[in-house]
Amino acid sequence: MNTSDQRLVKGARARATIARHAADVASVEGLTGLSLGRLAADLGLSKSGVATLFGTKENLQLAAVQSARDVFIEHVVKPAFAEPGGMPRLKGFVDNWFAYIEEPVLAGGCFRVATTVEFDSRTGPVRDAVDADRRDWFALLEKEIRRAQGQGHLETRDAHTVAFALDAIVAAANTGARMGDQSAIPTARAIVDGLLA
Amino acid sequence: MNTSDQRLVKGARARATIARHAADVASVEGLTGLSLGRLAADLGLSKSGVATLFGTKENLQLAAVQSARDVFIEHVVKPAFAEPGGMPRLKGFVDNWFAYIEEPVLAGGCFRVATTVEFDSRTGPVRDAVDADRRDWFALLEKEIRRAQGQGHLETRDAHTVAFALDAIVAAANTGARMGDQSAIPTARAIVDGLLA
DNA sequence: AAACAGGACGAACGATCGTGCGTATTGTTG
DNA sequence: CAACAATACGCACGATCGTTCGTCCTGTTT
Repeated sequence: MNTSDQRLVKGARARATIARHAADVASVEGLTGLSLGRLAADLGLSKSGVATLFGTKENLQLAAVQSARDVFIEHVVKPAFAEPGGMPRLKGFVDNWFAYIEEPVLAGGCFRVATTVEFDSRTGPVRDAVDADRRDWFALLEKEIRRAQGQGHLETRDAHTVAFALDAIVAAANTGARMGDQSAIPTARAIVDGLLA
Repeated sequence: MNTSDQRLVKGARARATIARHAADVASVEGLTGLSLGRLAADLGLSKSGVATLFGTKENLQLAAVQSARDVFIEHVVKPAFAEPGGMPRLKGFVDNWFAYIEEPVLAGGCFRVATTVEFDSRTGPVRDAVDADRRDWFALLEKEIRRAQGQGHLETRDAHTVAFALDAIVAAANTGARMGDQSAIPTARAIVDGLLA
């Protein structure tokens, strides 16, 4: 590895560190609540240094969305690919998702729930990025649901409907739990178990 | 009615007008996105005039929560009380709620969905007010679910679980529809019909 | 060795924010 | 009539925001 790579990596790693922290902050304060100064202070950097790396606040928001997406894939999606496709992997998604909500990796819980609701009435690139992430997640869910149907499960139900219901219940579990409802996650687990039975 | 009442009414009506517009704005931009200057400009008032009526931004946020709550009661809860208690009234809630989401009264759709997610990781009086509104709504739902159970419906299910599922599905319908998913509301309707059958 | 590019910084900008002060207005109450 | 409380306003404040500019440092390329 030559020193050129090290320098490039240094910049890229600074970006990744900031974006990751931005995802953390945004999961609590929202993507709109992000500020360059706050992030710089948290990480011991200068405001203009952060601004140099991302150019605009919008770029920082987009980087936060991407970083949170990576975290979700790492903790929820990837481990489930150890399971065979279809119902086992689908249950892996759900189990990992519940774990991701119960022991939050990001300070504010599920980033997608927070930012989707925050941007569902807006326009622009950030909303589009949030929307794309949401679509990808639904597509992933529906794909495994259809595989499960090919294996003889859930045959009476429409795949999109099952995905919609799963997403709705887990999202509500995230919000309910964060609002202090101790029964939210067990209740949601029971409902999801019934859905997948 | 004497002139004293008129004056008092005038102040109260100004508050109500501002709070109602604040609920409208907050349904899109969030309660944190509210600003005294923005509201004043929208309504042709001075920023300090608005500040005088509410004192602090936090009071304005609390007034917005209360106003949005009133709107929800007016459009969703009250009309359903024309139906007899139990299953008919429960279905009234759901039908009115779907209508409230499909043809939004507030610009950003369901205020409770937006603000609950926005404040679910925070502390303070605004979060407490949002939480109280959420609890009240769940209590209202569960009360009619239990009545319906007394009438022979939904007997195999826990009342809290049914309320949780109903809230989750309709909330997801609100978010999905606002994200451009045309199938969100029909899909949610089908799921809810299945839940209440 | 010289020219270059990217990272990081301090400083400053215009804008907007919430808030407080002083004041004029208005209708009520002593 | 005088004292009063509630609006409503203009104005200014300190703070924070995103963004831009100039500069220094460092490692790469010619």
